[in-house]
Amino acid sequence: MYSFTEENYLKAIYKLSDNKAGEITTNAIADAMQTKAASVTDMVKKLAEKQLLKYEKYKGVKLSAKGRKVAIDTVRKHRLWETFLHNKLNFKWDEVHEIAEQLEHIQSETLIDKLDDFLGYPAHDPHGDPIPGKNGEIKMHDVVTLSNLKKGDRCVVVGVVDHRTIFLKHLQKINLMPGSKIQVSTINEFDQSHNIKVNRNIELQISFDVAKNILVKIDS
Amino acid sequence: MYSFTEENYLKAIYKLSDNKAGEITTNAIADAMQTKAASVTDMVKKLAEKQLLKYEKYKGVKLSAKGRKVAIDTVRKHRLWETFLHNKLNFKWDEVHEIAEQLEHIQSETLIDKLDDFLGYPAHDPHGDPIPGKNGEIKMHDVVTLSNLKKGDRCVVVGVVDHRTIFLKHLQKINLMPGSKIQVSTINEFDQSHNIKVNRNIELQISFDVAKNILVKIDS
DNA sequence: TACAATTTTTAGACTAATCTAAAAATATTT
DNA sequence: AAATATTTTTAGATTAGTCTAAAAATTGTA
Repeated sequence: MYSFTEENYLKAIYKLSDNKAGEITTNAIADAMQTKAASVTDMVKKLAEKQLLKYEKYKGVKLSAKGRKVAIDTVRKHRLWETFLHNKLNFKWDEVHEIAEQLEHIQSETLIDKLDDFLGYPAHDPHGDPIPGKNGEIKMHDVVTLSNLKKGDRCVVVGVVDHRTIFLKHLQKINLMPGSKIQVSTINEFDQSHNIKVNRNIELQISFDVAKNILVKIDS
Repeated sequence: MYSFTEENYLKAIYKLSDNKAGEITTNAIADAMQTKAASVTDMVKKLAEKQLLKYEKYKGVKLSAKGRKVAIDTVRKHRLWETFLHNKLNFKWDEVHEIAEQLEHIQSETLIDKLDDFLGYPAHDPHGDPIPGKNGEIKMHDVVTLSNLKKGDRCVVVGVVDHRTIFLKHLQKINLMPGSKIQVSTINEFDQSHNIKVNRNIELQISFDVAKNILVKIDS
């Protein structure tokens, strides 16, 4: 239906729309896609012709309902495949992204439905990101970053803000990942570093930079 | 490493080499790839430059060891994915081919190794075709077509000669597939149709055309 | 062996996606 | 508001893969 490249552009634009409101600029897209502005202009014209987005010269773009659906479907496929790679094939959570970037473009609705069923209709991928449903609905769970908690608070890790491999590998190293239960022991005033207790037994000190990038659900 | 298209050409040439000895002609490749002879000439030149095959103008092509390895790896990936789709996602055996045609081009050696492990190192795909090993070795099991048996012989279905959907669907309909145990009851002299007993209880009559296209292992 | 038929290759053109370099529009600064 | 800087678009070229139509080579046949 849509090419590999078209799906990738739509996904990138969708992710940019999520952060900022309003129109998405050509340069922002070029940056996200690791390509040149001229290439973006060309592709954006093509996508506008196919009614996947609204484009006005020098004014940026905005996804149409149709374009957003394609983007969300691509995200759904990506996150289901990541879950498969992690839960069934035992890939570490920092290894799944690149392969899922390829798998997300496989064309078959039945395949994705059956994969979803095989995985037991998971709500979140290995990074804690929500997996959109078949109809495009996304259940955001209500989360805060670990850096928002106060001394004594209990929580469970559900995801990350920074998705870069270097950060994921770091969490892997200190054994902190989705599902880990945390209690904040102390917050050091000097550098805002946190002393935390993981899974009721391991004491750990993490920098403010790390705390800011961990998403948690407050244990109630 | 190699493009989608390059892998498909190498696989097609490999399959043609399997049947006939000697050089593979341009038209035969065009036919197998559903494309034009001119396109084949172009691609074959490119593959020859990359040392994936030997090409002499007007003389046809022959895979190099390197080219054959790429082709066999592609076949291995195809058949492992078919097995996954059939065994884990419950696709019927006539539905797996098209999706596997896409999945076979996903680039990741680790992925295939882990998939192989997840599936329990299967020796054959859902159609009974052997799955090449990591090093390219193919264990042919020693089979004959059902039409070669004599009255009273017992055997187990292990595969098919004709891989077209129309044939696979027919076998599905009469409930005859890999693993089915067969005993030949009668061979009708008039049209060579076979009366067989399946799994020790179901009596079935199949045409010579069907018997010729079923691969079996003799029960000893 | 020469003519015809078939196969294969070449030449030139097309599409999708990309790029560089230059031009045009918009935004910022003084 | 004019000058400068930045962003975006256009123009023209490139690459991978494909095509049609014509030319060249090979094969088959009389």
